[in-house]
Amino acid sequence: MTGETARREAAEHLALALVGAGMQRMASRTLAAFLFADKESLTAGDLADELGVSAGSVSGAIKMVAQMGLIERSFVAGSRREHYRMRDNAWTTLYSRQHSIIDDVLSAVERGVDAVGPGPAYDRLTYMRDFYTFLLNEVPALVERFEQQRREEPRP
Amino acid sequence: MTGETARREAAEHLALALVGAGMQRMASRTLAAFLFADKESLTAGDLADELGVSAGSVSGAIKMVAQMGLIERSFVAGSRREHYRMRDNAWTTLYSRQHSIIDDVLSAVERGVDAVGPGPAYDRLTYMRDFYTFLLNEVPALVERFEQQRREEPRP
DNA sequence: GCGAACGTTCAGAAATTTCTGAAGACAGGG
DNA sequence: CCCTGTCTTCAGAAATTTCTGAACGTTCGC
Repeated sequence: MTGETARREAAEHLALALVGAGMQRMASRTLAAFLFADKESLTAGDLADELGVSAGSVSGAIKMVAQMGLIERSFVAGSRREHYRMRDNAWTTLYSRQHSIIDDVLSAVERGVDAVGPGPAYDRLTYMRDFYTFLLNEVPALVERFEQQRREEPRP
Repeated sequence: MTGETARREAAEHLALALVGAGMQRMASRTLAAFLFADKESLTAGDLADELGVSAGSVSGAIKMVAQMGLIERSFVAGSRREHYRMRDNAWTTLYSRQHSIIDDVLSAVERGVDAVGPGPAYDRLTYMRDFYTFLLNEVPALVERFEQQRREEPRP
């Protein structure tokens, strides 16, 4: 039985997993609400009801997930309220955030390589630099590979 | 000129980048201290001096990074103190933590797929499941590829 | 055994993050 | 215009995380 309660619990559970992955609590709950919603779009009011939080919290959370490129405005005829919907590429977008994180770490490492003379630290730093350089190339390639694969075998 | 100050600043900067990547502050600073140290191993006392924090903080941080598999005990002849050193595979280990995070998210998604009936939510969830299943396979393969590449071309 | 050096634990202080709710901005209808 | 419904902002409350420091173990030299 796929009841409403089970659906909400599953949504909260997923939100927690996203928190574990580094997302902020409210943003995670919001994203999960979009994911589990049986409509194409939600309004801020829908979210406040669904999550049981204040309008202020919803406003902040929407701003965050919109900024991350995971949801977008959706114009619905005959409604004055702002509707939002999950973007199709939300998950690959979320994963691609890795890329900028890796980039930040790599910059810091390169600065470190410049700051130390030869010795054990230099060796460790260059090793680390090699690995993060590798990742910086491979992470976008990974996402590209998924998208291509999905294009080839549409829907089973 | 690769002075001591530049080295410490670079270490703190890298620690911040690691915090951005989701690591805890003290664990990040500790790992950076190991990375930048011009010795093979450090003691808790060395770390407390280097980082300017209490012994208690160091103890907790060492426990964390050791638990993550990034450093290990190193037995040094003629020293009563506990020495620790960075493991060679620290960076691939750190990156591989992704794997268990992805696994957690995927479990939550699968639970969601079971909890909802056919509809938009079901479609979104199965899409997400496909992507995270893909990642779960590919992330370890990526690390493996790096290690193999490194074995083939030892050191330029 | 006793003392000294080192490390760990943990209760609480301090800092930080997160959420709320009230005030206000904005758009459209009447 | 003013009113209503909707959304945003922001100061402060609440919750959470992080760090400290003092008390307690442990180990080794003597």
